[in-house]
Amino acid sequence: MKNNMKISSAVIKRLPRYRRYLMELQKKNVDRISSNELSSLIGYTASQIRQDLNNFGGFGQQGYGYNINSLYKEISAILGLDQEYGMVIVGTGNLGQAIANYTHYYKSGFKVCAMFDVNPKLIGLRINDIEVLDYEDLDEYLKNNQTDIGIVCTNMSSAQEVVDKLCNGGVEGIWNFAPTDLIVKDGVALEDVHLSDSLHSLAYYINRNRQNQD
Amino acid sequence: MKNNMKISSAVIKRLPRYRRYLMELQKKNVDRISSNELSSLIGYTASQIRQDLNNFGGFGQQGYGYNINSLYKEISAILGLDQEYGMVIVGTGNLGQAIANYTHYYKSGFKVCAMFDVNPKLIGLRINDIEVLDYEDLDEYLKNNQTDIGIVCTNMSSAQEVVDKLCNGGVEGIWNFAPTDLIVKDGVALEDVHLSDSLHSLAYYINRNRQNQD
DNA sequence: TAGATTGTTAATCGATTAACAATC
DNA sequence: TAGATTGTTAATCGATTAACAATC
Repeated sequence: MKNNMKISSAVIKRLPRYRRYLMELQKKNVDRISSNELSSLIGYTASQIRQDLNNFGGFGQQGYGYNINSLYKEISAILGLDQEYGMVIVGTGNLGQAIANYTHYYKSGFKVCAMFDVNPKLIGLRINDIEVLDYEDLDEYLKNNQTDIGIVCTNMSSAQEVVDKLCNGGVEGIWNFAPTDLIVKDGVALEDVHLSDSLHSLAYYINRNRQNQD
Repeated sequence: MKNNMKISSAVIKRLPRYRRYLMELQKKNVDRISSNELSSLIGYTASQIRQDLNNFGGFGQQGYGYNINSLYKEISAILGLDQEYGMVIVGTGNLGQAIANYTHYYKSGFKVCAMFDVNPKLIGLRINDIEVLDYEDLDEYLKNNQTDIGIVCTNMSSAQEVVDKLCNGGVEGIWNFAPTDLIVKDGVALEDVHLSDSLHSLAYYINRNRQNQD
């Protein structure tokens, strides 16, 4: 990072998207791009692109633009994607299993090391060769296995208790799929995926469009 | 809506969250709340709460605050949750199945009417009594069955083609889980759930916290 | 009526866009 | 060198917060 000024979350939310477009460009063997060209692909203004990137360093070169390979690597490093993360999933219903499979196949740096549930029907099940363990044993597991990320796929009512256990067990980040707002220990990162909220905003825009047609 | 000024998407994204908190308050049989009390629960400033709500109408009463039941109903109506939505899911892998189950159990107004896949192993499968149909038959299905929302749970490379079919088939909204940015027909609402981007921002914050510890 | 709290206007803050000098 | 394009400062725009008159 260029300086130690706090980067706004609006900028951070755009970084993974930059990275996706750079990955596509890499696949197409493009080796350089100007902020203007990138702008017309990604839809942010050229000015915003330059501002965003300059929060982290001067990755471009006047008269040339940005080298795609090196910019891709820089953004990956900024996001911490040059590292590995050990994860546990708590709640092994359909969504928990889907997340397990998804990360297994698509997210190589993020490894699900254990899964937990309270349901005896699920305990003992194997998903991508990871056994579902008894939720009772979560504390013990975290004591013995350094874990970076806890993924919460439980229902609303258990989520906070699960998060407390995960935080006390030393995780550094929570990826929350439970439809509720959670309190995490100081220094633990929290990222919510509120599917319900997302569907509800979609409904809003559908309705607005309907009303505009009248 | 109070007037026909465009409501900013920042406001819209907060509405489902207001609704969640109001639902909780209803469960606790609280019947009124001031913007100040709500502020301390939900974490937005009282001023912001009043501003947000006044985009849609004067739902409160001076000296009293907001009636929880009626505000809940108002917000639900604004979001279009007093209506029913017919949906199809395209891509019936783990994630597609999880979304089908999730909406089936938790989202009563949103009904999955059909699911589609190209994989012969999945075609014919029943999920919550909905049969998985051949993707080949999607156009035909949409012609004969009015569908409000298309849910895209395919991989990146098929997603745009699927969206085109859905848009041409007359859906009004796309709920996209494929890790790519999509182009929708004019007047069709698009809501993305980019799991990958979400996990990547989580990684950023984990790393930032690590670096701050040094 | 007095107290409480909204609805709304004005002030502030932050994020985006524009402009241009620096420089490859 | 001339042309292109960045990095960065300044201007604008929009969103959040503060303040307070209106009113229940």
